[in-house]
Amino acid sequence: MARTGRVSREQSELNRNSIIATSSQLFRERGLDGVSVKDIMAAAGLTHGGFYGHFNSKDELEALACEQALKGSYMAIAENQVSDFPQLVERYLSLRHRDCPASGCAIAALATDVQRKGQDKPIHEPYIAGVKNMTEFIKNMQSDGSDSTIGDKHLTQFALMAGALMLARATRGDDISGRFLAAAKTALLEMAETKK
Amino acid sequence: MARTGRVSREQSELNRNSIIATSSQLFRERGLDGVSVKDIMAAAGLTHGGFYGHFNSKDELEALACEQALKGSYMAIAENQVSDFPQLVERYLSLRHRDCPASGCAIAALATDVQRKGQDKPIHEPYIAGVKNMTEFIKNMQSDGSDSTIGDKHLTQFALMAGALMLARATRGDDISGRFLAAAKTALLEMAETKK
DNA sequence: TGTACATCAGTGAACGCGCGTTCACTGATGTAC
DNA sequence: TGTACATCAGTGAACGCGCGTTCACTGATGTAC
Repeated sequence: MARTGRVSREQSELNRNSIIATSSQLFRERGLDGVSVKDIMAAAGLTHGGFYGHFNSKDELEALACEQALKGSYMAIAENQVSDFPQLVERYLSLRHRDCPASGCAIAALATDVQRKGQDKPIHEPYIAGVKNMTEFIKNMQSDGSDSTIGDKHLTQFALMAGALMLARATRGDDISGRFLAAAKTALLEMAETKK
Repeated sequence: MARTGRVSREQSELNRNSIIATSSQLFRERGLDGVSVKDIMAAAGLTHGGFYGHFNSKDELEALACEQALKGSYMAIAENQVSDFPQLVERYLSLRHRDCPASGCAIAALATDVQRKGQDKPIHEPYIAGVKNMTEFIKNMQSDGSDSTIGDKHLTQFALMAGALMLARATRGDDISGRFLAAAKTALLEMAETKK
């Protein structure tokens, strides 16, 4: 305990990445203001004083953590195993996703936090980019390659997915929570079959 | 300034109601944790010390304020001028509603806050009751009186309304914000025409 | 390759500040006669 | 109706606490020769 002294550049970069990765989970679970710098650093195995050697402010980390959480989501969708829209819907509206916001969609988890932050705060930019990227993914999964613009259908689908997830989370403990997920799932799969 | 001395029972009840009413707006605008007891009391024209003469804790006020915000929403829908579903959709997904959460739907405004509070916190009960009530309203506005249970259709409609509103709020400042509102509006009106 | 020293990643105390909550106090309201 | 006094709504200082951020310090890492 109480280890002191410089740390290798390599280790320092690992620490930085670890701070971003763990904070991105904590932020999604407890909200931007629900996690302190001390919490974040402790989760990464460090003490709070070193924080400002890595970042200019908590605001800056929030933006980086949001960006990484979203990047992680794309990659999970693009690479792993989610290959078609029904599967995305199934996962997005699963009980697991409802119960584990820490590893889930940052757009749904942070929507209200981002809304309440000033529009000048750095998190806004990566958040909006993430929303567009997510909608793009939803489009691509259903597209036959011909139409290349994001349409009302895709925006509606994403709004329904996010809305059902957020309401299910807020009403957890009551029957209606699971019903939101199930109802939206059915509606989305029907919607996907309809052309345009 | 610095007025002291007892206040009439009548005035005291007016003060209590004023605290609940103004806090219900502040909570929707800035979040449960974004408003302090001092802020709330100042908005009601009082000083913070008197708070605990009216309420046992901030948690208790949060529940009362949530309850009143929801009750206000029902009444606005039921009495005022919102008589059919298309009109509800038009208002719910308006730019005005997006830009003024303080006077808007408490379910959308507080969803994430309620989710993150412990499930034992008093706000959960009125919140869930409000969600059911809102879904019931959505059902009644489209019902011909024959079916009396809340169905997947109504849960889906509400999830889409709330989701589009929350995403539009989080992305304000970008074109996509208004597009969420417009896309969901169109989809909801189409959905309403479809039977069952 | 070895030595001397500068660098700087991380530590932990400290900063001013605002939080939810408590409490002794004030003095107009409410009540008893 | 008028007087004497108890009640208690609201005030503002104070409580312990945690926040984001700063900074003097430590000592292993990185570098120059």
